[in-house]
Amino acid sequence: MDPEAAPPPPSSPPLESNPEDRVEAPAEAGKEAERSAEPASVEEMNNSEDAGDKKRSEDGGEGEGCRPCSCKKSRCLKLYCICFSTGTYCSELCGCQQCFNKLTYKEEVLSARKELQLRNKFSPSSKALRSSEDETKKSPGSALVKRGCTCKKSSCLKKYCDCYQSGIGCTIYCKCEDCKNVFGRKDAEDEEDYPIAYRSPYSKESLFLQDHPDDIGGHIIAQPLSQLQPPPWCLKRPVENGIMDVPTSYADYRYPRDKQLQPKHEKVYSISKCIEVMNAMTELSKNEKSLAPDVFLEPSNREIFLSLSADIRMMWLRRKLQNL
DNA sequence: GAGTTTGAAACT
DNA sequence: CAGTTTCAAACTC
Repeated sequence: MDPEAAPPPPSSPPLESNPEDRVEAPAEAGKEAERSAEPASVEEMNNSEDAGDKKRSEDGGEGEGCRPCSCKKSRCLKLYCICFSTGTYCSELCGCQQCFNKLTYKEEVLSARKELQLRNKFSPSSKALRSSEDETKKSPGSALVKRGCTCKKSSCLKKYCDCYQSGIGCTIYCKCEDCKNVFGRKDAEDEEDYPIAYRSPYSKESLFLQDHPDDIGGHIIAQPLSQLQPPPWCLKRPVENGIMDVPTSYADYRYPRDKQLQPKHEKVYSISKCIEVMNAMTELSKNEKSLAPDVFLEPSNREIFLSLSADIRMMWLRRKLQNL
């Protein structure tokens, strides 16, 4: 097929039917023109059919804040595509191929979205949440929790697990096996509407931005699912007036925006590693263990903690806990 | 950077 | 609805 030729209509996409027919990144030619014409947000895309014509806002548009996709086969019209699943168009930062999730193909995008809506799988700002759209509107956290994960091999200890990645414990809605989610595991006898959300060390920062009257000792909170907050690793950069633009959607923290900016330090001296080491410290009380993640929020603390010898580590951590 | 693993989405 | 395949991200080396 002529790479310059118009791509086949993606609304009836035989995605894999004929790989030879694949068009080579039709998006490339139109990228430049689209850069100034894509919508700013999910809301724009969903609230108005013409919203896609609006210019992307400076602080929230994909390409700047959104994590780019790198789809090769889905044409960015399936929920496999991060951008599409979050209700945004792909940007020039995306490394996708055969991309149809662009303003140029607005009709195709709308068609794909409608298809998914008919199947009740497309809810803007969500990642194909199986729960109802109302639920998602009510609370992305709620939707996430009620969807649950179905991890089998990752023990809910890796980012493959939505719950883990979102910094929350697994719930009764999860169908995971061998769950070792460090943020907690909700037992079946808990109240359905108030599963305990174990505050992730990652999520603490975002929670700092708000008041939490239900806070229990500052570490474990039982709160309505509607109040669950995404962790801060997906926080957008501070806007000009200094107010953080807190992500409001499940998708925002399912696909953290600033992950690529995390220094290598974050991996070497990760919070999860600290918690792993801490859990092996039998001398620590449960209360101390519940407080310790707060200490690990500080990167330098994590490095010190993991670098210290075992005996000194205990002394150091207890001193830090006292200073909290 | 390439290859593998993983879980979700899509398909049958 | 269950099983299988496809997909893209996460992870490992």
